[in-house]
Amino acid sequence: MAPMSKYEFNSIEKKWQQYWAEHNTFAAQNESDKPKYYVLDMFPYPSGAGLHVGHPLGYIASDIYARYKRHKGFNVLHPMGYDSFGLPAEQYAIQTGQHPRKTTKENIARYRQQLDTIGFSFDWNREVRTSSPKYYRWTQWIFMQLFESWYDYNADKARSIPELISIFSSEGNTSVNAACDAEVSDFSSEEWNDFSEEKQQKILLQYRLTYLAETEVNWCPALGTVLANDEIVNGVSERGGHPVVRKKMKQWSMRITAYAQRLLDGLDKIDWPQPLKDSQTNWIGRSEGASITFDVKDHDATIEVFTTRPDTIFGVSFMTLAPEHPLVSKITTEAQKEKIEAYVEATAKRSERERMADVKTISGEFTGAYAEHPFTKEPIPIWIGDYVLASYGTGAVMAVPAGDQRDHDFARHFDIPIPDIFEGVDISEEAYAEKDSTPLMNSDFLDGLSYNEAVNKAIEALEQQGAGKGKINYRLRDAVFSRQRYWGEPFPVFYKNGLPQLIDAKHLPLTLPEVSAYLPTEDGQPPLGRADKWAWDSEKNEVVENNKIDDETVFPLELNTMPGWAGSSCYLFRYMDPNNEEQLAGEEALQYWQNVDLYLGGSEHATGHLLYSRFWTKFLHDRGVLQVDEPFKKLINQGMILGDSAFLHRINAGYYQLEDEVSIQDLNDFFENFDAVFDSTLLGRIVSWNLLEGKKVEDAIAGEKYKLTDVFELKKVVDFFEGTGFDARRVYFTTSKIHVPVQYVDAKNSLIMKDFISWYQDELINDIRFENGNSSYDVSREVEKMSKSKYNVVNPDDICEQYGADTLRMYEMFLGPIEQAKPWNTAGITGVHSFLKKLWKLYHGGENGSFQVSDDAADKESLKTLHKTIKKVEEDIENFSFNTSVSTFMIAVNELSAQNCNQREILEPLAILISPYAPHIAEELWEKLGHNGSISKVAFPKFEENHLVESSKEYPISFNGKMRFTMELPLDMSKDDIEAAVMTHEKTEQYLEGRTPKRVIVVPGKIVNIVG
RNA sequence: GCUGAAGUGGUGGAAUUGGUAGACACGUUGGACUUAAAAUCCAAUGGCCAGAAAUGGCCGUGCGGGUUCAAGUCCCGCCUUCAGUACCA
Repeated sequence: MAPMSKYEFNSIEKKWQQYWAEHNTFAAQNESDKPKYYVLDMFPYPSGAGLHVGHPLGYIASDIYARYKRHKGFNVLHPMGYDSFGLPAEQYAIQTGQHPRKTTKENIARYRQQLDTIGFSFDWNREVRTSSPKYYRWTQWIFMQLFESWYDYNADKARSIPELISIFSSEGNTSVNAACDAEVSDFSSEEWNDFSEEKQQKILLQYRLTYLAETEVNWCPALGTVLANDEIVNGVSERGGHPVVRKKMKQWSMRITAYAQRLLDGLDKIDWPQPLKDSQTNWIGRSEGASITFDVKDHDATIEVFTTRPDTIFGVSFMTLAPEHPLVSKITTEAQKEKIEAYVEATAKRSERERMADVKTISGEFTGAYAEHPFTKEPIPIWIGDYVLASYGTGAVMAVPAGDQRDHDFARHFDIPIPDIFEGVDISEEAYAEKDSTPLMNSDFLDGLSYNEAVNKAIEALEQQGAGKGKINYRLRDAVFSRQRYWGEPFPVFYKNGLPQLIDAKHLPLTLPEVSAYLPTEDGQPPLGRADKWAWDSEKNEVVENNKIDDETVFPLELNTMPGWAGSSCYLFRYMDPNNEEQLAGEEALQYWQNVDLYLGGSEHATGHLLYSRFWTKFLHDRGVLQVDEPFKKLINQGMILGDSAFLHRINAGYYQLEDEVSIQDLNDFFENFDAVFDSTLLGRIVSWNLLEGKKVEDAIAGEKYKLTDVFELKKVVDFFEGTGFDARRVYFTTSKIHVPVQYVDAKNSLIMKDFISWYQDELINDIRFENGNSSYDVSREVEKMSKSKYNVVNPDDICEQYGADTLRMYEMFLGPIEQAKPWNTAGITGVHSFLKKLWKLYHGGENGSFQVSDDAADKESLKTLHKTIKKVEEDIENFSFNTSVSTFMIAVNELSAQNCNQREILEPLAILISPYAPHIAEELWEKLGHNGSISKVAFPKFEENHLVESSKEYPISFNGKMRFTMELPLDMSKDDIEAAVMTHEKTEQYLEGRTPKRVIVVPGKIVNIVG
């Protein structure tokens, strides 16, 4: 008797994962006759929480595509690595004193094991880790290239600093059209050559593509570091949600603004989702207009403004400067001084968030000074107001109350005249916004002209007067590149006389020093200030102890480290040649792999990583390192997988009110009476989480102020659940919601929850003296982001254990379109799992389910099913419509089962078709079919049209557009014959009810519609 | 406010150029097998109405219009949800 053969997915999957590892099945070659294809996933940050089912979604999709491309005869590069520098590891280090290197290594090991379980076809020989010195020496090297470059607008590319020096020494800087600091002054070649070395270096720093400058930065006091614009969400830090303030600091910046136009233009050449392109376009924020210079009366000063409406120049009735504008203190008159200073101070105190929150309030002060209108020479009062942003344009605006709503509101509020400049428009209530056709009036030489003509004429006139010129302005800011943190790439920079110097590239990597603690020093230096061995000996070219600094040969090293996006900006190129000791990647490797053909990742990186990466790629292209000038040809955003959360809602609850803002002392007093404090925002989560982890509440909230709106006693809740089998640690509380893991809200636990609710009402509410004790409760579900702190995480390991990786892979694809956000619902997984069992059965039709395939010729029906499936699956993969190909497989297996198909002619190609999706079962079946070697190397089945050719079609017959019945008719039947056949059908008569049809529409092969 | 995406059964979602709306799956209901359960298999399943049944009718893709022989799909005007962005001169 043949042995019983069940679908033992666990042992099958282990067997093939081992086989792939041993045989190096997915190693990509840098030379091949085959065409190349590069499939890349955004590499993960290896967090301590491990992967949840949302993370692999994109990896599965890209893996299917990579495997498909291999079947299609491509040499596929499909690598994986880790973005392993970052904040969480460092914060964990601060708490526990463990070296971030250690926790990072552990987390990576856990990630690797989880990834292996899912059966990805990654080429692990090429793994990169951004925190490894082997890797970050190239991050440092790119930084050095940026330092050694400047941007030439005339050539529209980056060039080397030595070239710039030679221009300076032969022509000075007047002919140079470069991206540089605004305050660079003109000099001749003679002057340049006479400058001291120090002065020359200072000037060069104003031109370098990465430069050190005093800039206003987003400072996050809680994190003790600066943040980039894209690391701030709604005015608070993306990580941790801490407040952010503006602060002036000396920082490294990247001159990404030099590339603004090319970053914009490049979007046309790449195949990215339109929403993503749009957000980059908005982020870069190009606007066309003019820059106009106004003389300040009685001062040797000018105010430069940027405007998109130079045509409204005769409507200017005042000017507004940002309170931070450098001219404010110079031009303010004695009489206005007090008021202005008070206003400037008040503005400085307000955080960016507060300023944002209260856009409606109009405020400002008159400086007492006047500017001169470039044409009428009339005096224009100069105001300051916080609606003008120092960080955009020139930090000053010419105010045209007739044409701009904010200027209009400001003018009305402060009773400033509103010159009427649009013909036939009443601007007494609101500013007039329509710009295209309305002619101007009271505008001297612009009278009667409409927008387009007037703009050009105004710019022309301004240029003649030397008072302005046409200008394109960008919203994009230079990117701050310094972080006051430990766990990041050190800068290969030391300071000589306060000026930055690069260490020689051949001494890279400059490795991260050991420090005694991962916190800033007492005098506010970044953590690297704690390192004892952190000075550069420029003669020996090595790192030496700080106490050897002599300012002659031994110098202090930079204490900042690079931001998170440094390591991720060019990692795609390192995968091409990850072990190269001489270069970022060898020329042949770069030549062969070019750039990424398909990139998968989340849309949250739209304006961060994806912009910086494009910037660095264009830069390295300019400097001849790369041939390509875009990193990612095609990009797909995978949607987030959301978690299903269950809540207990308290209805009609009263509040136990504390003061709005409380200090740590208040809280400590409070804790004497209560074990825990919760509110509806951050605090509830931080506190409950830390408390459950056994940490003190004070530690969790040290240094912060929170609004408290609700209070109750956690310990009693925990006590209640003790002995019920219900894990109370998994219940999570906020003001109005009690968050319960989904698996507990079922019939078995509803009784416990019911008890809990009534107990909670009786005990706790009375205890805590809610103002209104008559509360009731309700259980509901909500879909929200999957996160450890929300108790709605589903772990892929559990799914693999219970159903297998193939089921997980197919189910994640089956959930819906890859780009769409969708909730995870484990309930539906059984459908996919039983599909795989049915597939297995198809090959095991022998006695007791033993393996059995026949070598007989397949019948027509089975061939039709097979080729229909080949066609559809191929189209689906090409269109990234993975969800529909899963149903196609289901249909195929259902049909083949019904046909009792067991022919090799069908079952072999079927196994190949399915192998990108369910590689383990496919390998096993392939082996059972008698093949040696991995199925992943086999050619994709060829679609043959002739198996699908039909001789007849079941025509839907419609009357006035409504489908009434169908008729089987030959496909080669002529239009007239079809009409005749339909008209003689007995049912036709019935539906016509004796009327004569007005018209009969026959679309051969599609439909018949009778209009009556 | 601006920009973008999306609204289809109880649920996730199909419908590639306008041509049989609801594929495939979950769930639910009924049945088979079983002492029972699990597993497996079979059947039904958008709503309403008529009929014992076969079957037939009406309504139906966020709302209101329009184009067309024919609209989930195209056009115009709204509503809602989600995401990004925000005093950008």
